[in-house]
Amino acid sequence: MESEELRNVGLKVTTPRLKILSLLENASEKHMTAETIYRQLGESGEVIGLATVYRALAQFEAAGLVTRHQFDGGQTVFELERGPHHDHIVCVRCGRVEEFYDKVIEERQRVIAAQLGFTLSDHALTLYGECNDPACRESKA
Amino acid sequence: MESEELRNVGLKVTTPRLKILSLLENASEKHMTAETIYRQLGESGEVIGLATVYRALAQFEAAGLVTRHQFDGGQTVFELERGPHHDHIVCVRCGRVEEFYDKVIEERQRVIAAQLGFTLSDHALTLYGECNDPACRESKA
DNA sequence: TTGCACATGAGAATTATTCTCATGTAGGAT
DNA sequence: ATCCTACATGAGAATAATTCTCATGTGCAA
Repeated sequence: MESEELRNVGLKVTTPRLKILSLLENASEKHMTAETIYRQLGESGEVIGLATVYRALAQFEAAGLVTRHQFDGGQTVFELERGPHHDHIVCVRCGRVEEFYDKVIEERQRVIAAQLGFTLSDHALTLYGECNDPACRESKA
Repeated sequence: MESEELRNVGLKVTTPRLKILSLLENASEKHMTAETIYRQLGESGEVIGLATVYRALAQFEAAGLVTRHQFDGGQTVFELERGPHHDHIVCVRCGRVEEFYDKVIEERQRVIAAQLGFTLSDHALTLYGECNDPACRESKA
């Protein structure tokens, strides 16, 4: 139940928060902007202030329930933090996002940080390229 | 000479462009925001419109003379593209930026992209952590 | 059931960046 | 050297994304 998730991280259980969480869990797109969340909620009859959406997302992020990404050029997207850590590859033509996890890269990062005298706390890795989806190929021509 | 760099990439040689390039080459900070560049030019008597700074930076980026970075939370910074490719590690406490290059990571990225059916065109990797600079340590306490 | 700390909505405010448009200028052609 | 034209510039307006303000509403512990 979503109420549990909220309680577990010390947030009051409110309607807006529940709706936002549940939208993130059920949406077809895994990566959504605050605007999109706001609009989709509105369309399904759940009118929630845009400021509230931003506030809730910020709190969810602080609580570790969601992560925030800034892909090149695009606007900030939020993603439900489910399952293990992963990084992203984004198609520069159609915007499709795939996820991946690479143990080698993760380990190298730790080594590099240590070598430079840093205690690693986080990282952001995004690859950009053109995907081989036929539909995407055409969209260029 | 900076005029050469501009001509080589097909940009007219103008005073604002020369001043911005030369500031980037001589500044103590390697990573600068558009605002900072604008302000520093102003302070040294070279008053250049902020819009012009943004325009020039965008052109320099398109021409491959500078790269643009979006470190977490901070605003966009620009860096003169000199020497070989590198990634960054940023101190989350004092904001210090160090550069690094890791062949293993670079190679893994290419492999991963290929596996996922992407033709890699670019990537953004930034590590975040706490640095061990004594001055930084104190700033927390 | 009540009180109060915290949450919400609406719109104003802020911040970063881009656009508009009237005017200026680099640099190729003459 | 001079002229012409396409491109560049400055100033401020416009836009976009996000955060803030503040009056009002509500979860939930006592």
